[in-house]
Amino acid sequence: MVAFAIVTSGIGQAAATGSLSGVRERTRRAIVDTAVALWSRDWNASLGEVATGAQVSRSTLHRYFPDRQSLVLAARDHALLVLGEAAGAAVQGCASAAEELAALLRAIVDVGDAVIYLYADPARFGGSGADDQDDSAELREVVVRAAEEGAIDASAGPDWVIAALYSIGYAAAEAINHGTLPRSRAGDVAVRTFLRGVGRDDG
Amino acid sequence: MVAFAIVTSGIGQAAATGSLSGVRERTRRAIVDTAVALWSRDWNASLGEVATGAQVSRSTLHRYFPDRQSLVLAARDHALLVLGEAAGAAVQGCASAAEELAALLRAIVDVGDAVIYLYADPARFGGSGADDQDDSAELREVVVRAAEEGAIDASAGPDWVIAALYSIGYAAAEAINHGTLPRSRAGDVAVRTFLRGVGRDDG
DNA sequence: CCATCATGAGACTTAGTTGTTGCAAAATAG
DNA sequence: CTATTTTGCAACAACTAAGTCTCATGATGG
Repeated sequence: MVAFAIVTSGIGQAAATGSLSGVRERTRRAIVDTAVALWSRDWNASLGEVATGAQVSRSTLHRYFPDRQSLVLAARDHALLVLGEAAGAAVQGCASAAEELAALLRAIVDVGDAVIYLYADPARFGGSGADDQDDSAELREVVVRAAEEGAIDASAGPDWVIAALYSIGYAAAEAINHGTLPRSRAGDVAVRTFLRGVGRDDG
Repeated sequence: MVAFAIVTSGIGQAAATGSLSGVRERTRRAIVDTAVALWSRDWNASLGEVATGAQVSRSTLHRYFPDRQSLVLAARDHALLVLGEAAGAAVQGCASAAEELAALLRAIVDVGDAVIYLYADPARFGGSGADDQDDSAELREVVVRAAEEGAIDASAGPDWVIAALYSIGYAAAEAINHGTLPRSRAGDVAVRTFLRGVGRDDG
């Protein structure tokens, strides 16, 4: 589990989706959506299984994504976009950094599949994970601000707060998948556990 | 991430290791140890890589474990044993259920590789994960007891407390691996985050 | 020293995934 | 309806990993 990423995003993904339209756009989305949903639960699923899940032939899949890695990265971009949009919408109108963190955690829980796909194993995307570190800078800022506000205890370092945020959100998303936590309560439960867990002693 | 397992264990693993001795026992251990350590970081590592890591030829590996699955399960048993021993030793002399939970969390952090291997993806072990559910009954008992003692808030259900326990321990273990959290502090940080996170409001 | 055990090396088969190609059928737009 | 786009199907080669087998070498114990 690596650091979080892309809090408020404006990913320039138009080049990848803008040039397509109508049928092709829908087909592409179906494949990418299936890839995220399937690979978040079983990373070893083959391209054939992804194609089947997207109700598309393997040939068609290869027309859109020449090799496996291109689909892996497209799915990553899409997951980042979904997460970024959810996070961006969530932090709107937050009065404090602590509220922002809570809203971000709710967003993480809401788009669980994307989060699981993104962070179950960063090594999937080949690189050193440098992007993640860059993108998480914003999140670290929010954490530092929340600490300055006195809302949380960052004595263990902001990285631990971020790890806890991600970890608890991830656990809640999985609990939803496993049916041990109703989706309607997951957000509240996760936020409570997180805010108290990293809160200050006098909280 | 599925429920936790094997808190205090007496796994009957003698049949698997007892009949071997000397050289064979050492070779077997080297293979299993390497498998846990390697697969906890890269589940897609091939048997050849495991063999190389254990400084053994692939032929030898296949002599001990005819097929991949047998090694996967042997590694799982060993990881459970390691975790169970650490947990069993940790809970000795605990005065309360809350202390037991804290001790268990420290044990989880200590044997991080085993925990990561066991719980990164339960689907690795094929089955429905029924064993986990059986084994986690003891842990659930401790959680319920801690709730009765008033030490924690189990209003979200014991499963969530267990998920949080595991999740935070897992995050701490990974933070150690990533170097963002010194091993010497990881236990304290994890315990604090957990106990406050699931604690009662008046805690 | 000798018999046995454990290992390493290599060749081999099998199976599954990936990536490519050609062609026909279906859907779509005009 | 017709032309174009999009798709499905099937066959193919390339590659990797898994699993099996044989033979030679090295270590171990009596």
